[in-house]
Amino acid sequence: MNELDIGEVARRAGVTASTLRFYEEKGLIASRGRRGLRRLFDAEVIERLALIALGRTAGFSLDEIGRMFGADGQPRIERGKLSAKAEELDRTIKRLSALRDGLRHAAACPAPSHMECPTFRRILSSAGSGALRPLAARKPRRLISKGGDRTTNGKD
Amino acid sequence: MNELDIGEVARRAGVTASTLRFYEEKGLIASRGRRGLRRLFDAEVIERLALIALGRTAGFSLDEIGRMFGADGQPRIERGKLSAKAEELDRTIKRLSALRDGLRHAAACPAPSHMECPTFRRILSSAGSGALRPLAARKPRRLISKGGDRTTNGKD
DNA sequence: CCTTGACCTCAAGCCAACTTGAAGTGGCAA
DNA sequence: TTGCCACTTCAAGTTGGCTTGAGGTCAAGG
Repeated sequence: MNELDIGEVARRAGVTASTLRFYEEKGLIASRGRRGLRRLFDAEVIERLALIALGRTAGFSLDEIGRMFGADGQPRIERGKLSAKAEELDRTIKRLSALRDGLRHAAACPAPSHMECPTFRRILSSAGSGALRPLAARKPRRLISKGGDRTTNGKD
Repeated sequence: MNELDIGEVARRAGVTASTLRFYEEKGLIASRGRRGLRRLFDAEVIERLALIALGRTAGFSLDEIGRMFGADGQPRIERGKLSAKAEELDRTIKRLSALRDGLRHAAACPAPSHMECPTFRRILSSAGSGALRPLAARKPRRLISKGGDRTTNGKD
């Protein structure tokens, strides 16, 4: 059977049902139809959701991702955009690497207080000047609510 | 003169005055006192702001950062926390690197549509499984409002 | 027949980290 | 002395990406 109900999709894609409804509302995914009230998705949606996850991971907003699919559903991702993102990502990676090294140093640093450690101060100034935007400290998605849509990933 | 008014601090630290008031309210920074209504900061606050920026960059929330300063103002950053963050950062970097390579490949890939490219599909599945949280796509701070607190960085 | 439970809708809520707006104050140069 | 305008306060708004809640529908199993 190629028709998945929302719970099944949720389970397979690792998102909640409400997220799926939200994505549908935003036009990021579509259901093949309904059986009664219930949405039926076909299995391709899983792939699409992976694509969406990929886009999110790369730092695209949902709106941007939405614009990347043609009306037909084909992912019409412009290659230029991809490489632009790749380069942006590369810059981010470089900064993060420097930061990681700095943190490691500071963690191992023998100076009594971090402020007395020259390396730490150096990171400090580069962090100040660098326009690196914070990594999202998104709240770690709740895995379980009490009733109803328990179609969450997690213990299932 | 060691006493900076809020505008000066804002300019030097590259944040808006409202951000500084907000940070003060949250207890992340403190002003040395007031001249009339106006806050006076001493120059050390710049360093502190750099520290805050560093923390943000590393993915700490403002609350977490707040907890890192002792009541005295000394940055009591636990080294364990630093290295934990460093390792977290390292994992993020690894994922981002894979993603970057994937994007580069997809950009250069000769397959007619991305979905037909095996490499792309591979990235897709790893992005799906990986719990990499999206990089913040924070809105690119507005540099200028019309009046009042124009103490923003930017054209200055 | 009745309950259960997975689904449905729609509106509202949440979170962090700020920003914006309205209305007021006061330091300082001319 | 005057007037400018950078400052002040406080409350409310914004953004993105969902989540939560109330109240409802429906198919299947006991």
